[in-house]
Amino acid sequence: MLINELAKRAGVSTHTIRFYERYGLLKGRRDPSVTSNNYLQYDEECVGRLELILEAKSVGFTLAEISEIIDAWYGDVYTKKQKQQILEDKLKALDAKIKELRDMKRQIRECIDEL
Amino acid sequence: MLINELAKRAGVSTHTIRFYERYGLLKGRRDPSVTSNNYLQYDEECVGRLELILEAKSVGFTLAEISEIIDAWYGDVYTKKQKQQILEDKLKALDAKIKELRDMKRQIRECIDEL
DNA sequence: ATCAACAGTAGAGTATAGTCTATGGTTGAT
DNA sequence: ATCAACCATAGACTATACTCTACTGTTGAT
Repeated sequence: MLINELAKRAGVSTHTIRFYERYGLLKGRRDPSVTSNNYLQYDEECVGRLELILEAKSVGFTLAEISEIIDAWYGDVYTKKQKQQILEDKLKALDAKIKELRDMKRQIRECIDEL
Repeated sequence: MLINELAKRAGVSTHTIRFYERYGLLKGRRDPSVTSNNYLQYDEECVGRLELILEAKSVGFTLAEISEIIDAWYGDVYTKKQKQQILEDKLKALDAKIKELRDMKRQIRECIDEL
C-alpha cells in the first residue's frame, strides 16, 4: 500500500509517517519493477509497527525508547537474550508507570473526599 | 523559605520553579515587612503544589492539565461541584491511561513469549 | 490533454517543557 | 570591605515530536 492508505489505516497524517520514517522507526521500500516513480510501498508489518509506535507513545514512551523496542522486536542487531532483556526492562518501566498512576489516583481521590 | 530551599526539597532546579511560576502553577509571595530586597517566599503549600505537579507530570499530564487540577484543588474560581467534576474527569483519564499501559504490557509480553 | 489527487524531498515553523545566559541587586560570613 | 552565594527579571536556546510549506514529479479519470 502507499503512504496515504497506511496513514488512513493507522489514523495519522502522512507527515507523521514521513517523520517516523526519517526517524528510522518505519521503512517503506520501493518496488524495483516500477521505474516510473519512486513511491514507497508499505506492508502489513508496517501497519503493525505503526500501531506499536502509537500505543507505546500513548503510554509515555519517547520515540527514542520506541526505537529500542522496535529494534528489539523487528531488528537483528540484538541476540535473542538481549531482545528479551530490553523487553523485560520495558515491562518493568510499565509497572513503574502503573504504580505512579495508582498513586496519582489515590491522591486525587483524597482531594475529592476532602471537598 | 526561599527558592533555593524549595528547589532542593522538591528536587528540581530553580529555573524550573521560575518557569512554573511564570506558567502560573506556583506562586511565591513577598514579605511586605522586607523592603531591602524583592525575594519571593514559599510556604508548605508550595511544596505540596510542586509535589503534585511533579507527580501529575510523571503520569503524563501536561502542564495545562495540571493547571486545571491545581485550580480545582487550590483555587476559588470553581464551585465545589465543578471542582469535583474536574477531579472525577482526571480520575477517568487516569483509568484510561492504566488500561493503555496494561494493553501495552500484554503486547510486550506476547513479544517476549514469541522470542 | 488536462487536472485533481496523489507521490517525493528538503527545509521551515510550532508547541511543550524546560534550561541557560546576561545582567544586576542582596546577604552573610570573614 | 569584600566576596561567594544567593536573589530577581528578561530573553535566548534546546530537545522532542510533530506539522506545514514549497516545490516538483506521477497517476488516473474525463
